[in-house]
Amino acid sequence: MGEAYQPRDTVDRPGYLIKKAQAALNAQMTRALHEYGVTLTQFAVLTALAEEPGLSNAELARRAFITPQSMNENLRDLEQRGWVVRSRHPNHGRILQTELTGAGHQTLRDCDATVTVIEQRMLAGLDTGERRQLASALRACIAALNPAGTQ
Amino acid sequence: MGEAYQPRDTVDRPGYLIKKAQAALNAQMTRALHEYGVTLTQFAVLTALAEEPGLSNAELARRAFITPQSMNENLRDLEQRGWVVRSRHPNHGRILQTELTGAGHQTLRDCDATVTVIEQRMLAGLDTGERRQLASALRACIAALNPAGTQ
DNA sequence: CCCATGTCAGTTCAACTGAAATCT
DNA sequence: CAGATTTCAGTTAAACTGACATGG
Repeated sequence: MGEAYQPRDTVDRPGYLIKKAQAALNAQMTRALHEYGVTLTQFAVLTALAEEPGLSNAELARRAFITPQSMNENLRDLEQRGWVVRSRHPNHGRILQTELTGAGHQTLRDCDATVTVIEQRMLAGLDTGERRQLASALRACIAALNPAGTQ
Repeated sequence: MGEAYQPRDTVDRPGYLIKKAQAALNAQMTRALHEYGVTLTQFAVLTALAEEPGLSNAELARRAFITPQSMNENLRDLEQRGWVVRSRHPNHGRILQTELTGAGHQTLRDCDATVTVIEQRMLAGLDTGERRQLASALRACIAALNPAGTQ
């Protein structure tokens, strides 16, 4: 019973390929962003704030799938560097709205350029149609893994 | 200077899609493997040992891209649970060869079945050709990101 | 009263670096 | 002595849970 079980070859598993691609991408982005003293999570926060200024700490935490406490640390760090400012919500005395400063926009621009270079290098071997198919397949995987409604 | 920079929409970035797919997959696998008290790294180790019995700690560490110290902790844990045994290499007094026990094979079989179910759910929306294309595209991404020779 | 938000504090997990002993 | 392997020890990074004050 249970002797010499042979699972599928690791290198053929889709989970392994996704993990390895993400690990390589993550490592390169982390290293590149380190130049600017920005973590991947903080880069995501800066990007979210550029797309939608005025988000609260709680809302940013939900979008990044981390706790408000963890996000709070990230925001405090970003605030100390002068990249974001937090101000009271006009109609809600507890909520702190977060916005990018001019320096924050500039840092985001620098980080975004760096990240885009890495993404382009990753996709260098794929033509336009293949890139679209990859994105489409990944979206299907994400949807299938996440319980309906969780997005 | 540096005002109101608008990066590409987050949801359209390939890096974001890969990260999100991996995060969802990782979360589900971690939760499922937790039932057996196995981490993802340890599952990878069990799989590697089934494919190639007798690997050393140092070799396993290289394959998992972690330090020998970290891998050592994982192996000690697996050893205490009775899933692997370590024995001196016949021609090299320092190297400890690691092999799965019967219980280790059984645990791997259980974990593998669980992981396979999750992978199949993830791929449910893709036909055979699309799955092949996804794997092929991911392999291209991995190769493009890793400096030649690093695999 | 209940719920959401923000935040201080301590904890956990899984990696890491440093250092040393053993072996080829 | 150089290089590889194993392993003890302390450290780090970035999340976590607990607890609490405040606002709607």
